[in-house]
Formats: sequence, structure tokens, C-alpha cells
Amino acid sequence: MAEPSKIYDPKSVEPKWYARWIDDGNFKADPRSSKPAFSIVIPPPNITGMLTLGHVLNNTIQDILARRARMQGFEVLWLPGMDHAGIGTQTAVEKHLRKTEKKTRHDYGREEFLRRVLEWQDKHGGIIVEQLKRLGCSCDWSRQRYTLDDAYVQAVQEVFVDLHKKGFIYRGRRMINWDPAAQTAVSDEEVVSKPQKGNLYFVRYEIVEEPGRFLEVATTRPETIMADVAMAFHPSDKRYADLLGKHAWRPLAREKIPIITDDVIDPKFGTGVLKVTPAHDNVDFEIGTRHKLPIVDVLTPNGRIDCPAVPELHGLDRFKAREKAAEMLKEHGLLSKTEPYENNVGFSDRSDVPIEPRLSEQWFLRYPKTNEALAVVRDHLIRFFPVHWEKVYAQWLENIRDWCISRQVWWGHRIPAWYRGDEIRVQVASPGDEWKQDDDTLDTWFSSWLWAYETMDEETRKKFYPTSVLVTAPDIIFFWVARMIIAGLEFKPGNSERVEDNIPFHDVFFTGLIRDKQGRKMSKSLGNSPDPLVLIDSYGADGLRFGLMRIAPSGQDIAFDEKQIEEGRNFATKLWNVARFRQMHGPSSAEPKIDMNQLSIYGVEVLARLNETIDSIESAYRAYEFNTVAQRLYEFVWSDYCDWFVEAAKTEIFSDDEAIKKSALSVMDLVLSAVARLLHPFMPHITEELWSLLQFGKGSIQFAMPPMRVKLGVDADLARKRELVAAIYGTVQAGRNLRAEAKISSNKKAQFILRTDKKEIERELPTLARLLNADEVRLDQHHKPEPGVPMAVTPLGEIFLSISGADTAGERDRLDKEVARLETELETVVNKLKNKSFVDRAPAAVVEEHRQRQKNFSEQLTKLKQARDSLSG
RNA sequence: GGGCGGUUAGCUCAGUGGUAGAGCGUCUCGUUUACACCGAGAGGGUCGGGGGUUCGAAACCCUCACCGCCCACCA
Repeated sequence: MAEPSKIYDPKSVEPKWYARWIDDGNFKADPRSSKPAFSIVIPPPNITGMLTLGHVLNNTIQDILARRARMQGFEVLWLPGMDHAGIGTQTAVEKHLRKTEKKTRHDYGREEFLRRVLEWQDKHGGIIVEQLKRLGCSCDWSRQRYTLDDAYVQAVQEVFVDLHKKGFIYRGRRMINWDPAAQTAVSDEEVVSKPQKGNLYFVRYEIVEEPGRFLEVATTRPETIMADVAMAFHPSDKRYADLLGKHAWRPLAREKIPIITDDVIDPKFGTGVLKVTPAHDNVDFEIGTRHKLPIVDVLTPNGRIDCPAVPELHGLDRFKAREKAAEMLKEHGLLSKTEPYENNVGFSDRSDVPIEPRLSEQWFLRYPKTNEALAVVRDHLIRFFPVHWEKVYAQWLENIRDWCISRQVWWGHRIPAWYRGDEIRVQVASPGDEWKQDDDTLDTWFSSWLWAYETMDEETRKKFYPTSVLVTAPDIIFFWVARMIIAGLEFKPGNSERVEDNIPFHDVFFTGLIRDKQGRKMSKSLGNSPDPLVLIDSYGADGLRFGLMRIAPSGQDIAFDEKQIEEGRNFATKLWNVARFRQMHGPSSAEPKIDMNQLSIYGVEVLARLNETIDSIESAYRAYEFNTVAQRLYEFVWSDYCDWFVEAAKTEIFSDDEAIKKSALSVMDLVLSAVARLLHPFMPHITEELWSLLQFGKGSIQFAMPPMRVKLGVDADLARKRELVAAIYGTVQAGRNLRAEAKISSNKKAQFILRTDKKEIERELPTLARLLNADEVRLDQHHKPEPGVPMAVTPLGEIFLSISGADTAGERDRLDKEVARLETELETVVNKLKNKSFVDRAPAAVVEEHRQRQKNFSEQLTKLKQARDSLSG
């Protein structure tokens, strides 16, 4: 076999294995399997979307869970698919058409426009699937679904009809959030409030009954004055009490309007007077309803003024009109002042323009099963990770309002409502030629809330529903997670009456949000979002995955730094090289035999650490703490295995004694095979490559059982050996420090003398010498050093660095510092042990630990002082 | 206004009651045959402030400050 290259090359490894996995059908889920089921449905990316770091994080986590489950012997379904993203896709296509053909969708008409969208979809759709494959995602691609698949469309229609029949869906003329750019209604969840700098205009309304007297009102929206239908103040406000029942002149589109009182008005805000504009404000609408006021609408759907009575404003954009209205008022002396003002304005999440509250005929859903949805999370039938999202979820459900589900958009699921004259019918099929279907489509989320089960056929559902876990970013907890829970409870896809059979998933893991180094959200406009494919090209998919997972603490946002991906790549190379090292020393064994009699103490140590690593990984997985899993593996491989075990074991590996050599190689095989399997969910490609190169198993690593703890014999014996290793490693560190302090360059061999009464150390001297890069470590129980020879106290005794021309004064200074440091530490411990409360009340083990520490410090100190004092002469 | 996170080394973050940690960056040494995408060593922190609980607090409680999110109809 040719020797693999020094640098691991993901480009030649990753595509090769991915193609193989697909060819072998390794990701296919079999609903007829007798294995226990593990299932995940992908949060469907937008059909025309591109892979972002958010997707990388999210899908890496899902892949880790899926791959680990496969290794554990589960029948795994990771169901992929895409979302049609109604407004999002339509907006993208409209933008494209405006740019290339200078036309709007209305220029084409519904049918032709939808044809253009399909064209666009054919061209740009599904790219993200190929990108997910490059990341190594083990989805069952043969089951890919789309929210506009025929069957899915049918299901959405039926759900609509069903909910309408049950009385949960209704049509009504109500205040909704209007997006003037996309020209559609949006849901409350799609409105984000942003602080906006603007002005507070103080406008004077003349009292009809008392000419010359004015009522002053503070408003941010003078452009809606023409829609004012009343003036209102708080009933307890004495300032205006005498005006109740009188009238004011509306200053633009001059008209008499009544002066009324209402409880919602805050007397402390502005002048304590509100101009009531029911058509353009939610609060005002409610006041209007209470007082049976008329509704005057002066805005067009695209946010322009519609008021022929005021020609100066008619047709103007709402923001231009605001300035113009203020000007006009000023000219008439009706604007007393203008103050700079900052307030929160609702913006459309989609088009990023201010939302216009608007009275409109729309379809609404009164949510079913809200109490049940609260209960399943509260009672932990569904478990959230991290748990604090439960509260956010509960708050939303407790204050839930009806969901506006109709959209004035063409791309999406058409509403199954039919009209003939004044008649309305809600049903899937057309009632007849003379019936005209509702022009509107449904909110995209009204289709995605069925995703957890409408993506499965009957047989699949039987095996894999409810799904095991949902992995998602927390920003769609309301949009998607909560609604999927409600849908599951309402439509009972579990084919049973039991709640636990119908919930869409057992666990929900909320990922963090990836931010840039400055803590800003990743966004296209900021250009701070690195292209994951470029990262894959530079660092490999495995490097990207591992690097990202190691820095993604559960439940917290992630500050992205490419350096960390570089570390992931470096780790892959490290792994690669240490495997290559193994390969240089003969064939490896798939089932290495560990002979406890032959096993070196270093082997014992590394296997004990492997056991600890396996344990902590196990518990970290249970808590979805992927960064802990990654970090533990990183430390074990790099530090415990490479830096310590492999270096120490070189003595054995280069030994002429075949039995000794074989024992060390067996340990390496055992560890490497275990590490490959433990790392496989994080780094699928490189581990498969190593598995194959080192011939650790006949089949793919994907279905290899995760490693078990290694049995290491009796506890007392194990502890004694590990203590000895710790002492040796401690001595090595002390010795290396002496070398560095004495400025012996790294490539120079040094000589050490070890003064110890521990006889068993003799056989370890060659290893000690190797680790210290010494050509000799001599054992001398009665060694009397020359004055000024650098020395250190270690758990084994004292170590001396043999050098000529020792710097006595320098060494004395060094020892003085060392003595001072130890004295402080000793004092701390002694004080603690002097404290009666501590000795009486602290756990016995802790007290004993302190006694031991005191003993060690005292012994070290005695030896150090002797050494120092001998220098003072 | 309500709620939820966060504040630990220059940077990014681990660390939920018992001697303050990692990686990166910095400094010194090094091409010692797995690895310079590397190895060895060093320096660097009164754990945001203040109170409390405890024998003992980075951790638990209270409070304040600052940063970030989410929810809420102050025009």
C-alpha cells in the first residue's frame, strides 16, 4: 500500500466516500426494518435558497444525530425536502423580472407569472440539496419532499376545509398587518418592531363651537389627518372636560369631527389628546368600534395617499405626504411645533418596509388545541433543549391571537374557497364552472406546519412518527415549532387517540444563532456571511463541521471566526498523521487483543482516559451538548493520545522485543478504532477513510458499533499504575522546564540525574529520556549535585539537569522564587486545615485531599530549601 | 413595560460548591524519521460592581450596571 500523504486532502476523500454511500443506499430508511426507529425531518430550506452557515450548523447537528443512531443500531430516517416559500420566492422572481424585463407580475397575469416562477425554480431550485450533500448530510434523498408536491398540496387543501368545517377558519374584515411593498397581508409574527427616528408633530384643531380655541394633539403621522374621525382624551382629564360632546375642525379635508373620551388614552403622553384614525391604527380602530365611528381610508394598497379632497397630497407616497402635510399645516398656522421623536415602528420581516395597519377582508385561523399544546411541553412529553425555551413557547401560546393565513400572493397554495355572487363555498374541488376560486394563497407556514407527517406515507408514518428530534434555530419557534405541535395534536397523524402518539417530535433542540466576530447577525447586506462552500473548499467538510461544532455551545449564540474552522482542519490533519504513523509500523488489527500482563503503564493510562472520554461523551450527547463531545474528543486525541501516549510508546514500538512492540501497537489499534467511531458522526469522511485504510472493519464505519469501555482490571492496581504515570509525566514537565530555563535548545540532547527511592522507575528510564529528549537519565539514590545545578522536585523525587558551568546565583534566584511560591500554597492549605469548621464540616474526602496536599507541599519545600541552602554555602 | 440570555486571560469561549482552564494570539527554543495544518517551554485573570448564604462561591440567593435577544396598541 502506498504511503498516504503528510497533508490530509479532503478534496480527494470526501466526494469519493459520499458517492459510495449513495451508491450503497446507506441512507435509505426501511419502514419494514425490525430495528428500533430514529427519525428526523429536516427544516425544509427555501427551494431557491443557498447554503448558509446557519444551515451548516443545523444540518451538521442533524447529521451527527442520524449517524450516531445508525451506529447504535437504529433504523434511521432523515427526511429531506424543501419549502416553496411563498412571499420569498415570489419577491425574488418579481425583482428579477423587474430588472431584466422591466415588468411587474400584473403585466404578465397570474398564469404567465406562475410559469415564470416555475422557470426560475427549475433554474435555481434545489441547489441547496447539492450543497447539503457536499457537507456530508446522510439524508434519505430518495424520499425528498416539497411543499408543492401534488399529495402535499392536496393535504393542505383538505386541512383548510376541515378546519373551516370545524369553525376554526373564518373569513372576516379586520385590521391586519399590510405590507405595502409585497402588497399582501402578513401575520403578527412577520412584523418586527424597530426603533425609528422621526418627529412628533403638534397639530392644532379648532373647536367648532368656540372659534379661536384650539385643541392640540401630538402625532407622528400627520399624513393620516384626513382619515381622522374624532378627537379623544381620557375621561378623567380635567383639562379638556368642557370640550366633551363638542366638535373640532379636521384641518386637512376640513370636516367637523366629534370630541370624545376613551380609557385607553394616556393623559401623560403628548398633550393627552389623540386623533382617532380607525382605518390606519389598531388602537384607533378599537376606539372607533367602541364609539361606532365611521372609517375613512386614505391609503392605497401600495402606500400612497388616496384623498382627492386634498389634491396636494393625493397620490403622494406616505412618507413624502407626511412632510407635505406638515408643511401645509405650518402654512395655515396649525402646526405649533415639531419635536424629534423616536418610536417603535412595525416593519415587514419580508420586505423591510413599515407595516400599514389596514382594514381588510382576510381568512383567519383560530388556533385549535392551544391548551393541549401548552400541556405537552409543560409536562415534558415534548422536551426542549435548552429548557428555557419552554417559557418563551408558553408565553406565546398563552397570548395567542388568531392567525391571518391569506396572502395576496400568487405563488403558493391557493385557498380552496369558491365564490358565485354572494355565495361562498369552501371545498377542495371546484363546485362548477360558474364558481370563481379565491385569488389568494395561504401563508407558507400554513403548509409547513404539516411537515412532520405529511412528508411520510402511511407505512413510513407507522414506523417513524412521532419523529425523535427536531433541530431548528429558535427564531422559528412560533412560526413553525409551536404550529407543528398544534397540527399534530389536532390532526392526530399517529393514528391513535393517545397524545404521545400524535406529537410531531419527542425532543426539540434549538441551535444558537451564528454571528460575526462583532456579534452582528449574519446577513447578505452586511456581507459578513462567509460562503460555506468556500470554507468546504479550503478546510474540507469535516474540518468545517468539527470546527463549527466545537465552538457551538448549546443554547448560546456563536461568534463565528474562520480561525476556528482552520482548527477543525488542523485536527483532521493531526488525526490523519497519527493514523499514518500507525500504518508505518505494520498491519493493524480490527480486533486488537489487549494482554493485561504485557500492557505498559502508558497503555493503561491512555485506555483509562479513553474510558473517561467515552463516559463524558455519552452524558454530553444526552444533553445535546455537541461542543462538549467535540472538545473531549479533541483533547483526548491531541493531548492524551498524540502528545503523551504515542510519544511514550515509541520506546515500545521501536523495541526489538516483538511482544512489547505488539502490545503497544494493539493499544494504538484499539484507540484509533475507537476514536474513528467516536468521531464519525462529526467527521464522517475522514473517519471512513481511516477505517478503510487501517482495515478496522469489513463494512462501512457507518454501521460499526460505538466503542465500549475497555476493561482494565482491579481498581487498586489501576490506580497505582496511573499514579506512577502521572508522576513520570510530571517529572517530564519539570525536566523540560529545567531545559528551557537553562536555555538548552530543543534539538540538543541533555543529561538528567534522577534522585529517587522508587526502584520501579528504572525500567521507565528509556521512556523518560525519550520524553525529555535526553541521551541519558541516570538513577542515583544518593546523588550529590554540584552547586548551582538546576533541580526540581517532582512526584518521583528530585531531578537534576547535568550541565557544565552552572550559574549558581541564577539557580539560587530560581529556587528562591520556587520556595516562595510553594510557601504561599502551603500556607493556604495549612490555614484551611487549621480552620476547625472546615475539618468538621467539609466532606471527609475533601479534608483528606487537603492533608495529602499539605504533605506533598511540605516534602517538596524541604527538598527545595535544602537545595537552595546548599547554594548559600 | 414584561420576559429570557450574557458579562471568566489580549481575542473566542469551557468551567453549577473544594488548588481558576482550553484554543487562538504573544514571547523563547526547535526541521528530534506521524504531523511546521507540528513539537517543547513561558508569560498573561482581584471570574462586571456591591451585598448575602456557606467552613469554603466564578458557580447558589439578592441588588445594581452594561451588552444582546424575544414579547407588548403609548399616539
